[in-house]
Amino acid sequence: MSAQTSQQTVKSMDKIVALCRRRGFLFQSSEIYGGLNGFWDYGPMGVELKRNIKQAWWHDMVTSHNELLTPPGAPGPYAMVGVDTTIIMHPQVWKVSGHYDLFHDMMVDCRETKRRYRYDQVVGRWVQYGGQRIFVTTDEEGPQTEQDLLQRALKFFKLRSKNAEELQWDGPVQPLKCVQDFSVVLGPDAKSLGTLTQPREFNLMFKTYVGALAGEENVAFLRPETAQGIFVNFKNVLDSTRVKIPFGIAQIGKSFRNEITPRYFTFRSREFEQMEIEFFCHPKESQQWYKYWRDRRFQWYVSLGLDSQRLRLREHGAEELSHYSTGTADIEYAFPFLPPGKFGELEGIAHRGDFDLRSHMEGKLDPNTRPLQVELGPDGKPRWRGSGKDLTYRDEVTGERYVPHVVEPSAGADRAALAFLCEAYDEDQAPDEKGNPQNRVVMRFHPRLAPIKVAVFPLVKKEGMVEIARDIYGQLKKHANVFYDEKGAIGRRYRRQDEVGTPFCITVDGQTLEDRTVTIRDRDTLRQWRVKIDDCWSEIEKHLQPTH
RNA sequence: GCGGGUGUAGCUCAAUGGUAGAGCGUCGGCCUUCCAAGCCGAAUGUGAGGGUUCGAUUCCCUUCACCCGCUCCA
Repeated sequence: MSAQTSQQTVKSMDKIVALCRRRGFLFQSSEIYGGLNGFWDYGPMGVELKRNIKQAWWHDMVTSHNELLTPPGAPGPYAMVGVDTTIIMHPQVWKVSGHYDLFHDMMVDCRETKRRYRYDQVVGRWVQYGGQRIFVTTDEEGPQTEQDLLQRALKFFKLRSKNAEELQWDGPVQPLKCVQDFSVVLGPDAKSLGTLTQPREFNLMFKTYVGALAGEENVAFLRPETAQGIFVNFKNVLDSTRVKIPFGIAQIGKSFRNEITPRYFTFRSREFEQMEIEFFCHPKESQQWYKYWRDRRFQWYVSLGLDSQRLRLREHGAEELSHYSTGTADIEYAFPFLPPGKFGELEGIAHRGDFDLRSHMEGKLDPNTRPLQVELGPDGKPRWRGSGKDLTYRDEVTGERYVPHVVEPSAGADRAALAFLCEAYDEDQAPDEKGNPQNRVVMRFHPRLAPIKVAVFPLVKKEGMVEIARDIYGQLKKHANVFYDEKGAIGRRYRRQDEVGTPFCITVDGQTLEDRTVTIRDRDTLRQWRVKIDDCWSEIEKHLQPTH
């Protein structure tokens, strides 16, 4: 007896979402009150899946790492430690990191074109023709700006290019901020005047208040990333653990972003969990470490079963990189909810140079400067002051002192869970008791990730099978998440386990009563084999080991 | 935030301005020696709020959520 694996199962997101709900993987947050956009709860199966993902990550990246050896592909040996830092941090952290400025964008919407623009990126120029004076705008940058303004002004006044000199320009190109009256503003893509809304603040960081009194001086933010908790503890870790560069600090924790458009199931949630490593190394070695982590992280997903054509590693192009980054790669998955050919980010591995540690020393750096310089405010002082603490590293052997460079593998735990759910979903044909093929829904999780590792059944409820099965269940409970079921037909019990991805089912049958052996049934192949009751766990356990 | 679509039981779907049904699933019982079988029984509902009406799941308004397209995505 074997299952016909269908390679061409259509991964329908609707079916996956329905299964997640039906079997207790994921629910909408606050569902009985109508749900809350961008927030999701993990059910009894989902919490096990996600915990297994986080556990596998922590085990594979941190606790099982041997700092005495050079792992394959690494430039040398290195140490790994972890931290668990607070969600609410000193507000200055986010000002210095750049999140505060970036996340407090003022935006303007165009009522005509339904487009949205960064208030500070819209520029324009006063122009007059035929007694009408308007402020024509564009969001084109650089040399395109003047050209675009001219084209748009000509078009608005219905003039030909050769009549360009009839336009009376008034003053230089200036930001939209300089204009009070929006009724004479021509939006960057609009055909008529006055279609832009007044600028509105977008709070991409969740704001809260520390202390019982709510006032501006008590404002704090829920972290939009876990990374800063690591950077601000860099010196603490150095001073308390005797780690030496190169080393990494890992952290798993919740982060919060007030996404404008949460969408695609849990893919873009407002509350989500990150698994981040900040890896500190010598500037001269940082490129090698970047390549090591990029490849290592990709292999991690592969080792847990995300090995289909849907997974890819994509190196960012030069134009896509932050000014301070010398390399960034995304690990991406072709989620079923995305259009064909589109991929969604699971993890980004970024070479961040010395940007973060220097920022927390000197103050917010201007990412558009090269080499990086502290961003100055109107008063000529740093826009946001750093901690002033010395975050340089001194090599005690060579005596060299430097700001370490950072390689940052930043993974989304919820996105990983979603990818593993999508990857695992499969439909195939399995025979019923009369031998006729029946459709079967099966979650082909890697055994390390499966919420339930093994289910135990008595074949029928008689002749002592129940007692033996219950005893096996109790024994296995010591080792893993096990499920027991004695109700109804055996086939139905198998199918239920298939739907939550339980890789193995142990069944006590008539022969067990004679020779103390049971059958183990494999989820994917439907193959069954007999083992002694006492060997059950070792038989299962060997499938739960990391494969790399 | 804008535009379009959707919203009836856990799921798939029916029905009606006048007591909301079915199949599957779930639960209980019987039966059952390996893949959703059979028999008996049971529970569960119109996303939320308001309006019109003697009476609204149905008509109207608002809202919420989900899906698609824009926008956004450090």
